[in-house]
Amino acid sequence: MYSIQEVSKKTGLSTHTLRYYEKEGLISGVERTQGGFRQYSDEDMDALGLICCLKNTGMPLQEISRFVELTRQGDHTLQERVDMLGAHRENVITRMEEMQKHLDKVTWKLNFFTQKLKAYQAREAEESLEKNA
Amino acid sequence: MYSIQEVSKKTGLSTHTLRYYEKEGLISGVERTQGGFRQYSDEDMDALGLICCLKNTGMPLQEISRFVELTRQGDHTLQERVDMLGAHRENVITRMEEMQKHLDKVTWKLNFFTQKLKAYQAREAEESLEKNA
DNA sequence: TATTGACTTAGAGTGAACTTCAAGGTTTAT
DNA sequence: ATAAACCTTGAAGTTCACTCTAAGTCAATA
Repeated sequence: MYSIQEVSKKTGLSTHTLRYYEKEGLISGVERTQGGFRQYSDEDMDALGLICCLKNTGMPLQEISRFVELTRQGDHTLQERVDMLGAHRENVITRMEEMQKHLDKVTWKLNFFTQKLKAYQAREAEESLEKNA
Repeated sequence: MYSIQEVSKKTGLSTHTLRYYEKEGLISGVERTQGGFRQYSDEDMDALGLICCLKNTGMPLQEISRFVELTRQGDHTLQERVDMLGAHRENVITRMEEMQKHLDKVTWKLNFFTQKLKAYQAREAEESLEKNA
């Protein structure tokens, strides 16, 4: 069992964010101490792991919340969950391919500017020489 | 020369967004007709191309705006521009690698759920058989 | 037992990137 | 010449994902 502080350190999410995620239905059924403090189980940590993966691949929190709710409902939602993950996976792949294309253009531009910079520096050096002649 | 409508179609950005980008300093010096309508030149289109690449690889608009301002200032800002693009490029590569890792985990989870679904469907079929027996 | 520090809640505030609105001016086709 | 379609501006509104505040509660320690 982990305190919210420990979970924050392990996941990199702030304690604020962890409470916010709970409020938004991304995590559910977190146990409490008598005093009302959150106690995260290993299953909660696992769930958080998947949540972070989905979030970091660009799934909106609403959709993650939907996924978590389906999980809670049990095995008869397996088909829908498989569909969701499959569709998300395809989206991510497409986005990454597009990202790569855009990155290639950025790289091209970077090379172009690097060349231009070299020419500029050469011109500057020449001018400096002329001045000192 | 292109009207804002044509540029919108070519770039996929809404006319609203194009005006917004101008206001935020992402595009500058767009010509106008006597009536005050925007007229985008081929150079404007080129600039928009790079802007979209930077945006689509996750550079914040503020930073793009900074880059555009440096470009406007001339060749003595080449070094800084090269540095900016270089740093951005490294960031994108790192993010893409992380994204790939997260995607791998999603794929793994998808396979896991697909297996679980198969087992569930087999169990259901069996139960249906028993009922009809 | 008193104080320090971490925890609780509801709710307000933030920043990024749009998006919509209101009120009006311009172009073009009939 | 007049309607329809398109353009202009400034400003307000929206969505997402946090992030912070205030006022109070709980736990450990000197």
